[in-house]
Amino acid sequence: MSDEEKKARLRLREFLPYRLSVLSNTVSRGIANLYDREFGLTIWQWRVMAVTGDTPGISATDIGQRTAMDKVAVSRAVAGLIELGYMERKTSESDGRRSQLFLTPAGQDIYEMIVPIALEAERKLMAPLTSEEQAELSRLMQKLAGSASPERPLW
Amino acid sequence: MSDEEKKARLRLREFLPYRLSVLSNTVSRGIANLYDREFGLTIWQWRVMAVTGDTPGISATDIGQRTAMDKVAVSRAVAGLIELGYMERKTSESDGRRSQLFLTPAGQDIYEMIVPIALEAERKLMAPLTSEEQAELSRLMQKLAGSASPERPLW
DNA sequence: GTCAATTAGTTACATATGAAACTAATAAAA
DNA sequence: TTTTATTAGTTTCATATGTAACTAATTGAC
Repeated sequence: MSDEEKKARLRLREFLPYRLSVLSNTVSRGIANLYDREFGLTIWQWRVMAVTGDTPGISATDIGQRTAMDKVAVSRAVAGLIELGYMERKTSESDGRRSQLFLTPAGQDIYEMIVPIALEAERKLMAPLTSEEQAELSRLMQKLAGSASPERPLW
Repeated sequence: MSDEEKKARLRLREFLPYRLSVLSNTVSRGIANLYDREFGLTIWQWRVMAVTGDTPGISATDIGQRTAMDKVAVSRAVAGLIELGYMERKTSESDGRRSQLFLTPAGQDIYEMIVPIALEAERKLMAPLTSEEQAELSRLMQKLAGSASPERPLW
């Protein structure tokens, strides 16, 4: 076989990082539109609300870890949510640097409205997969996530 | 069961759109670092090179369709690549609006250097999956992509 | 042919994002 | 203690990105 024939080809449409990016962007864009249209929230604001609704009193740093957001993004999302009246901040008594974040009653209402809408969107997205396929996808993504973790970069 | 008990919960870490986004960002960031570090290219420049290397003479609009990039992003990536001396543009004889894009010899060299590196990165990413799992993942992503296509938005 | 409508691609502008510098508070070292 | 280093969070600045407006060429209607 000549060198010429051995040249590897890269078909973008079959290249996993590309496919992952396109799929993720399509899904994220759809969801972002939904949150923005219905509630005037960005994806990051919603993520912050989601974990705060789930874990009242959480700090900004911990939100960052739970949402894969950097601290600047968290800071901005929190500022926006306070501005909107959906969140309030107290300062930790034991540590004056640390914030303790809570949803306001208005924020709690929004939270409770979004959760079922978000779950329904996920359901529709997954609808073409059987429940076995859904479980398998989840498992495979888990494996990939381990393989691609930023702490142990592969390249 | 009371209404209180029926409240749905949303665990971000298990929410598919979120997991997809985190996984895709992790992978994309790793690959972007690789291209930038080794060749001084952005992901978008590399995508444009990839399809131009595969389809010499392609137009900017067609690149956009093949790479899921909007025309502004393609325009900027092409401008950067021309600046770097990796790409050249001719104007179509039959249609004066249309460009015909080609890799220069220098661009061709870079292209041939990147392709195996990119494929190797993909291989490492997928290494923890058996080949059956890889095929299954591909199939499931295909299904999801159909479900989430922007032409037929679900939400 | 002439004029309106469409298409390819670029430019301008406004917003989003991330890295680094910064402030304030706490912890650790001396 | 005081002083040095670390941590939580915000602000600043430079760059990236998307939308909309724009230019130039082509097509279609008449």
